[in-house]
This record gives sequence, structure tokens and C-alpha cells, in this order.
Amino acid sequence: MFALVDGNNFYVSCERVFRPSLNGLPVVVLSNNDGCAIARSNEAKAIGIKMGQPYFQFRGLEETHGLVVLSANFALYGDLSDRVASLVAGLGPSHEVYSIDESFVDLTGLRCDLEERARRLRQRILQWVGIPCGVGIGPTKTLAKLANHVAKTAERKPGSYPEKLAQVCDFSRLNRDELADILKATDVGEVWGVGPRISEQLKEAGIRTVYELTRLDPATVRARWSVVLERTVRELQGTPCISLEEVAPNKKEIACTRSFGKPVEGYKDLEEAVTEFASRAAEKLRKQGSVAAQVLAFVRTSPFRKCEQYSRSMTIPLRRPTNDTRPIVQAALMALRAIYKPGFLLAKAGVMLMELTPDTVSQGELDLEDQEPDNGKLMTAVDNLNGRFGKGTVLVASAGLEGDRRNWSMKQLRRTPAYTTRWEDMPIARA
DNA sequence: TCTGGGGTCCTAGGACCC
DNA sequence: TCTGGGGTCCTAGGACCC
Repeated sequence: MFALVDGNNFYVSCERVFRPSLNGLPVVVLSNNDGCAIARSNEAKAIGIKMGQPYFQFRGLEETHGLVVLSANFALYGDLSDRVASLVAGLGPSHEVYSIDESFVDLTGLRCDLEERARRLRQRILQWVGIPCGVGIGPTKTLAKLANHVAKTAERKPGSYPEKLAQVCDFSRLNRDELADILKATDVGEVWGVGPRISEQLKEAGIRTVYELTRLDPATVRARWSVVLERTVRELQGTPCISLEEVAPNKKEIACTRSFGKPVEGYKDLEEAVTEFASRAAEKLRKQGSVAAQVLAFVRTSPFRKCEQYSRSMTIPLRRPTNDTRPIVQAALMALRAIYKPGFLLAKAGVMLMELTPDTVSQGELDLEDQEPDNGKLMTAVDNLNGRFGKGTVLVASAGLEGDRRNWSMKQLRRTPAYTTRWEDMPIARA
């Protein structure tokens, strides 16, 4: 049996912890550059603001509806997230932090009344941290997720589901018919793993509710859709296919990307941005104890504007895998030089580190030939200073062309050719 | 004027091999 | 009409998640 504990309207709830006067008001939290809504209070949802909706489309509701609009404060949310997660961990023997506002808990072996235990946890989190949560309980992670959806929706929209399921919903307590009724009342698109595309395809095939999805034969689902959806169907039928991951595996890619507040055209500005992205990414890389073998940089115009589109990326193989900021910045700038073309209003750029492997001591010490003499110590010192005095205290200066010529071997590049790809469909998830 | 920033997994199809 | 057969590796692209 699994539980999913999830903070309601999480970023908004975090803001309300420190500003209780926001309770009862429509509140949204905006993304970087105040671009679009990434969290909405129930009141904001009620006046029709959508997840991911651009701010300019609902600007003005401050005056007409008393909407409160806030810029995101991710440091605050991360801190409260840690506090919630540590309380959630007490619910069962093992737990997985799934996202900033969600944790799964394995309840196997607990002999107590699970619903009662969950309600007490919910109360404790509310009292000690100030964040209201929903809890879903079910025999698989997918069912726990669905139960959580029921718990939150029953609270927010009275009448949508039986009132007793509000806040905490334990599927294992329901009899066959009760569960069937709930699944029949739930749109197939609410299922974890069924996004907009699959949802549309299912509906075309006459599958509109979760109940109908659970009635499908897994083999048929696999043949017609995919093994991923098959797994989802099996999980809905009560067969666990997705296990708890207590320790987060190391990242396989590390990215740092930003949309610009205003379109950028000049090379100098891009160079500055890409240098910072590469430095931040390298920092994350060292934090997880990995080295990267490839560096990708990309630039793109805004897909939302009707201007001429330009979207390019380039991957540069590193001479040897490293987590040293300097060669990583140099590689990113080398890629930028190759893909930059003047005359476009660029809306976004970014750096990604790929082909990550664990940083082993031997890697640094056995191969002394082209090792920067103070590599490890210098980078550790940089990270410590930035940690103590704030991000950006110590920066790596953008390297000029001379530096690149000195450090980059074209022979190496030919052996492992760099390649360009279009960057038209950078995924931006929308709820 | 103005549209986030991260990630993961799966699969089809091409390249290449014998 | 009809165009071997089987395997591996790699990449692009699609789909999903928060």
C-alpha cells in the first residue's frame, strides 16, 4: 500500500505561511520574469486562471477581482518543502521525495488504521509548518496519485466526490461499487501518466473515464499505444509496476536555461548569459559528484511571436570528462559562437551537460598530462565562497578566442564530430 | 510589449556489421 | 508481383512528469 502526500497549491501555500493575510484571497505565483502562472490558490482557480497561463492575459484582475500576484521565491519553497518532507517520512517505513511538493510513502506492514494515521499527519504538517496537504492511499503509486486527486478535488469542489473523501482518500477502504463510481466520475486525463495527447487518443477510441481505462486489456493497450500506458493500466488494476525510489539517482543530464526578460540580439549579452548558465550547471555537476563528457548550448527565438524563427543547438565533446567550470564555459562559448547568427530577437538560451559519469579520484590524478594543476581545489574554493557569500560572488570570466584556440583540439572534434540540431520543440510542460 | 525551468523514458528508423 | 536476414548502436522526436 502506498500513500501520496501533496501540498495544496504549494507555492501559494508557502507564501501564505508568511503572509496569513493572503488567506481567502485569489493569489497566483509567477514564473521567472513574471512570465506565467505556476501556482494558483483555489480562489484564483475559481476566477478562471489556468496553470501556465501567461501573465499578460490576466493582468488587470488585480483591480477587478482583488487578485494578488507574486513573483516566485524558490529558496523559500525549497526550505518549506524540506520541512514537510521530513514530517511525511514519519508516516511509513520508507519514503520517496517525488517533487518539491509531493512524497510517496510505502505503508507496507503497518497494522494501524491508515486513514486515521494519515489525518493525524496532515494535521501535524498544518500545525507545525502551516502547509495544507492532501493524502491519497492506494495499492499502487498510480492509484495513490489518483486517490490524492480525489482527496483534493472533493475538498475544493463539494459534490464532485463523496464528502468523506475530502483531504484524505483511502481507496482500500472502499468497496467495489464505491470505487467503480469514483473511477466512472473521473476523466481519463487525470491519471498519472496520461497527458493531453494520450488522453485525446483514448477519447477518440471511446475511453473517456478512468473506469473505462481500467477495463482495457493490458496487451491490447501495449499493442495500440505503448508499454508505458500498459504499465499505467496494470497499476490502475492494482498490480504494482512502479516501485518506491528512496534514494534519488544521480541526474543523467544537467541543464541551466532561461527565457530572457527582453529579447536579446547582441553577441556580448549572449556570451554573458551562456557563461553564467555554464557556471551554474558546472556547480550542480560538482554537487552531485559527476563529470560531464559533452556540453550543449542552444539559442532560440520565441515560438509565440510571429517573428522569423531561429533555433539552433550545438554539442561540443570535452577533451576529457570534467566538472571544472573553465573548460565547460569554454565549450559552451565555442558552441555559442558556432550557432550565433545576428539579426534575430532571441528569447531563450541555455546550457546542458550530458554523458555524466561519477567523478572518480583516479580520473583526476592518473592523467596528469593536461590536468589543470589546481583543478579540484580551486573549484571547491569557488563553490564554498559562492555558498557562503551568495551566488555569483566568484565568477569565471568569459574566455576569448585565444583561450579556446589554446585549449581546444580540432582533431578531437573531428574524431567525435559536433553536430547541430534544430531546437524547435523544447518541451514546456503545460498542465 | 508580455508565454518557466527543470527532468525522464520509450521507440522508430537509419547506419553499419556480418 | 517479387528486392536476404538478423543484430547492434545511435539519434531524433514524442510523450510524460512537476
